[in-house]
Amino acid sequence: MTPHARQEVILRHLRRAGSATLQEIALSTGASRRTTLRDIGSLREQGFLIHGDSGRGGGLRLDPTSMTLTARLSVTEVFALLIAVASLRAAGTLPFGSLADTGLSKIERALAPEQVRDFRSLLDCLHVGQLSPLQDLKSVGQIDPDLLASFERAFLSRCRMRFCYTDRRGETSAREVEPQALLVLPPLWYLVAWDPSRDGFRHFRTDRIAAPVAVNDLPFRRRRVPFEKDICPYAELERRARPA
Amino acid sequence: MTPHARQEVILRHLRRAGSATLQEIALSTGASRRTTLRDIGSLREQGFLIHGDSGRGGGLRLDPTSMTLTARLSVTEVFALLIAVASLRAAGTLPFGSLADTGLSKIERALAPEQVRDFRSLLDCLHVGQLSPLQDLKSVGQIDPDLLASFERAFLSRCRMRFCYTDRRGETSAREVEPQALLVLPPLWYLVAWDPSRDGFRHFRTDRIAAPVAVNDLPFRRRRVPFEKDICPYAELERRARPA
DNA sequence: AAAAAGGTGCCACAGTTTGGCACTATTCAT
DNA sequence: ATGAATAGTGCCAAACTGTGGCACCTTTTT
Repeated sequence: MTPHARQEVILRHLRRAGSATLQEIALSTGASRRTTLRDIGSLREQGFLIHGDSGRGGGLRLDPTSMTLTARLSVTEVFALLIAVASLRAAGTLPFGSLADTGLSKIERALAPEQVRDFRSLLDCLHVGQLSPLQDLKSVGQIDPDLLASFERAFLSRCRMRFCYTDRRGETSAREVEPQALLVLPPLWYLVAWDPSRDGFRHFRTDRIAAPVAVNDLPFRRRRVPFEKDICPYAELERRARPA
Repeated sequence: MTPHARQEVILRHLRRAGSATLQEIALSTGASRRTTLRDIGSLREQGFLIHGDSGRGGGLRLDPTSMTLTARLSVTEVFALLIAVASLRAAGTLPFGSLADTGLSKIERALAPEQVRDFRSLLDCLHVGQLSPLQDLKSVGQIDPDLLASFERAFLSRCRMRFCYTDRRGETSAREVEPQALLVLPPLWYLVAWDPSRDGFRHFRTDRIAAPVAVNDLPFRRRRVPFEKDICPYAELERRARPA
């Protein structure tokens, strides 16, 4: 058994049992007393608060705040969770306040330094509005399952995104744009992108996007996205829905 | 540099560059060609899809679906994220469908077998309703930041929970109950618990709970929580708010 | 055919982990 | 007081593992 696996076993054992003696733990990992003690030391160095009680009836206890799970999530999944939390916070329907914040900052703390930059820029490109459920929007389609992943890849590596778009009038065209932001106005999501062929910003309703792919060729620069009402064609909708 | 750290560097490098030759990667980690190749092998064993192209102009590519971040989250944070995702799914305001599902199953896949049981039972005890924002509920307070952690500890280790509760009439009393479920009716959360001193189920509005702690002494058995309207005093509210 | 790339097997050396031992400090029961 | 049970430390030799170099194979492009 590798040291890392052994340490996971120790954490699980401590979490489950609440308190355990060194002997018990050593038995559960199959390692010697000495090695177990070294493992405990290593875990403490990693920031786990493990309290030791000497003497008869003593043992080791894992501080409740140190009980963690290690999750390996794809970037897209973290992104999706991020949107979930941000939406809830924006909607204000759940008393999430501090919870959501600790969640985000903890995720950030768990990432490698290089990943934090990506995380931040994804967070920055995400705009969540407060559109309540609208009665006059019956025809909300399914979002292409590849959309988030494509957007995130294109956005992070600053390469163009290509897809088929069906506009309001039902006309379909092939687009190749520079993705700049994601606008969430529940229940609709919009991709905000610079369209080079039209030399201007465009909003694309994500449920009208088909077959999105990130194109690796052409790197582009980020632009300041104007979120003024005259740029966002749906700001009016949002204003209408918001309780004055 | 430890093997694990080196492998992280390799993943970052591949994720960033899209494609890289063995030489480039070896240079970035400082290890030899042979060791790098061994690291790649190890990553593949861990489930990362790394594609290799022989020949001139070839190189190694990390499959986009394998781009992961490792996050170490406390159980409570995973629980909070879980509630966030479940709420969104229940509300149906976001076209989250498949996304939310993959998110949950991926979290589950990332957990150790023993942890999956806890994850499942937390998922099972979570009931999310569809209460829309109510105009007549102005006085929603803040939820005690320790509440989720205390509930989760008490629920998982089947021990009682103690707190101060201020009821509808403003009267405060000390309670000691067996937590059975968490009922989320946005924007309100309710703790559903068996109250031994009253020999029945009680619903506690979480924003009226103060100083929650898990009491380690008395283990109890889980009960089937009746979610019929005559048990839940707020079902009426929910019915009223739901669009008929 | 040659060059450039990934991939495998082998081996000796270097470095790390491991278990045992002796030891100290603390706590509790008798 | 004494002894037993517990956490914790220092040290060392043996066992194990990771590492880098080498020769060699396969595939692809020029």
